[in-house]
Order: sequence, then structure tokens, then C-alpha cells
Amino acid sequence: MDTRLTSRARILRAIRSVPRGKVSTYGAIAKAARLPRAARLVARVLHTSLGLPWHRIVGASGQIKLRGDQFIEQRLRLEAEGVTFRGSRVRMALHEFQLAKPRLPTPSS
DNA sequence: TCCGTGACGCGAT
DNA sequence: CATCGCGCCACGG
Repeated sequence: MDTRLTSRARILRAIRSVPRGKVSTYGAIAKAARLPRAARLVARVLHTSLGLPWHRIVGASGQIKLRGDQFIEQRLRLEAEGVTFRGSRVRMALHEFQLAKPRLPTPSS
């Protein structure tokens, strides 16, 4: 079995779960995918996959991590969804999406 | 197979 | 608030 695919699949699922008008962070997505230290992996997945709500993923404190045109593009897309900023960062207190906790083997099944 | 490279995160300076 | 350094992880040459 290729564990890379399952990890990637969990990351993709977490990313896709972020609704319109909400945002999440690389680290939070990683945690939700049960890969708590794989924030950079999340970034790679975002960069190498198509059809994802990529603009809804920002840095830990609401910062857009892209550069140049991409930076502008992400900001415009977020604002178009109603996401507000304070300076150059998203107001996380208002828009951060609370991701579902990763599924653990339940004690009482 | 080894090594450099990121759309990262966080504490320290 | 701006930078730096170090830890993390999978990928590509």
C-alpha cells in the first residue's frame, strides 16, 4: 500500500472541507489530516493539485504566503467571498474555519 | 541513494 | 514589527 496516497488523500479532504467565506491554515490542515508536522507537505499538495479551493489556505496568523500576482489573486478571491483583512492578514478570529477533528479509533465503537 | 528545495511554523533576538 | 534559525516532510534531479 502506498501510504503517501492516503496521507495526500486526507490532506485533500481537509482542504476541500473549508467552506466558501472561510479560511484555514497549512498547519491546521496538516493536523486535521493527522500529519501535525507536515505543513510544508500541505503547501506542496496545494501547489501540485488542481480544482482545490487553494485561496482559502493561509499562513498561521492569516498571512498570504504567495508572492507577486499570486498574492494579489488570492487576496481578491478571498475578498470576493467576503473574507475581511486587518492590514495584510486575514481576520482569523472572524473567518478561520474549525476543521473536524481527525477520526480516531473510538473506545466505545 | 544523497542533497537541495519549498505556497510552513514558531520561538528568540 | 522585521529577521533569523531550526525543525519537519516528501519530491525531483
